[in-house]
Amino acid sequence: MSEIRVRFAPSPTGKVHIGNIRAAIYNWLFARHTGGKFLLRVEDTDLERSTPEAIAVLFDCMKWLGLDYDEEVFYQTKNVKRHLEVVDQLLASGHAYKVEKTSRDGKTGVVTMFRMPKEGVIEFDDIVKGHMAKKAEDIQDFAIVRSDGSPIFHIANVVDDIDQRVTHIIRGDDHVENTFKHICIFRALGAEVPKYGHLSMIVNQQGKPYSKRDGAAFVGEYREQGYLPEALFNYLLLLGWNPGDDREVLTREEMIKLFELEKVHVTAAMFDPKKLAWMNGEYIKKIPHDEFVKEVKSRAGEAPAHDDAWWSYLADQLQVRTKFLNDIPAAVKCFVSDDFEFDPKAVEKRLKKPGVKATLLDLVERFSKVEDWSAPALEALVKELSQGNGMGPWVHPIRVAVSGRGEGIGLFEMLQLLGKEKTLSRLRHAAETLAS
RNA sequence: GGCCCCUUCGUCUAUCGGCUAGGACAUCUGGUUCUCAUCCAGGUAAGAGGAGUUCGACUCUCCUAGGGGCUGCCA
Repeated sequence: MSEIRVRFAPSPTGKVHIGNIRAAIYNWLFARHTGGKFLLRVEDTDLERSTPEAIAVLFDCMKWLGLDYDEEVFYQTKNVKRHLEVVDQLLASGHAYKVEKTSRDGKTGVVTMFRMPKEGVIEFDDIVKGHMAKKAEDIQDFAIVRSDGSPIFHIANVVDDIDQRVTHIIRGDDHVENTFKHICIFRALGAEVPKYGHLSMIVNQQGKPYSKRDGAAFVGEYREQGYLPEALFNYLLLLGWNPGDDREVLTREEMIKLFELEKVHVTAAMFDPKKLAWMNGEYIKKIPHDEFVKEVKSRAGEAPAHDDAWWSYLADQLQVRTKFLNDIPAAVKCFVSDDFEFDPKAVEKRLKKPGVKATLLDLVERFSKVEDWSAPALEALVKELSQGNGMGPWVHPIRVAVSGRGEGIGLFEMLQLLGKEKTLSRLRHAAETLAS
């Protein structure tokens, strides 16, 4: 058996759809699992949309997700000459013919058609969908060269697959019907027909193909929103495949080891943003501490100088609470700047209550005497104040007064990070301007 | 219309004829807790419908219904 070779063949439009990248993921995993080659072919025949920028975006997405490819990138436009040579071959052998046609938009010209067999059954064993069969008579002859002389997808795709010696074609469900046609082209050329595996679509809550109207549909958007590539990769993989046991969060090594194309599902999978968000949280929790510290620092914006221990402590507090990296700036704002916003609802609930002003001013008084400004010491102080009756009456107003928000990291950890001076001035300021 | 494909909790799924139908997300309840989150314990929730094969069917066959794909000088 010769080497397994698969390919990902997107047309670069600047937006890489999640359904498309899932096909890339499956191809990549299949290649890595079998020790085969994962090839990248850029189907850049649509010259208007296939700009260098769009191609760069494609590479960028693949790199972000860790989809490394073997051999050189294959550009479809560079193979046009071959496509047309093959068409001549088909013309000569009678598998193709020229005919004058009028297109939908009313243009008339001579196109080259592929001649379908008129009888018999075309069949293949799809690795994911099982046995597929279709009567040849149900498929009409189809165009392979436009009247302007440019090759059409069907011929270009098949010729490129032959030239790249692709053994397994793993692609979207929407190509099933094309497969019957393509098999006929392979045969007409005396080429070996590759194995096929067709992947179901990713659908929205209505069961319709997931599109940009349903939320983020392109890989770049997930990156912008603070998703980790590992989480997107893992989630997309699970949309139509599972290792056969209850494991869901898998390392790349496990995925490679366990992935089997035969186990990929036939049915369409509904995209669930909630589960993706959960998975993103799982991966964020797994980020090594030092790396997460860097992440926090880089997203904190302009920040006054703090030592490593301070950042480390803050990051520690934050990591378990972070679902999206993009939540970090808002979460650290009150630590690195005095110019943070007060959440009106939190202010209403915790500060605009009778007696809060007095409580806060009292706290300023007590806190100012504290010498050991640490979370445990502050906690002990407030506990003493509450005399075991719950710290709620103190804790909530303090939190809102110093951070502007009703939720966040542990309060005493927060005060420790802010330092005595900032805590006191914020408490005082809140007592005088917001509390009642 | 024609052809092809699909159908287990709300969602992703396990089950390769023995099922008290399991897990995860979501949701709800309780515990831990200063909030939020984490963590822990637990609950609600599914085999589209109908025939057949079989001792036994979610699993096999057929029909119906519903859903999707394709039916271009797009890919």
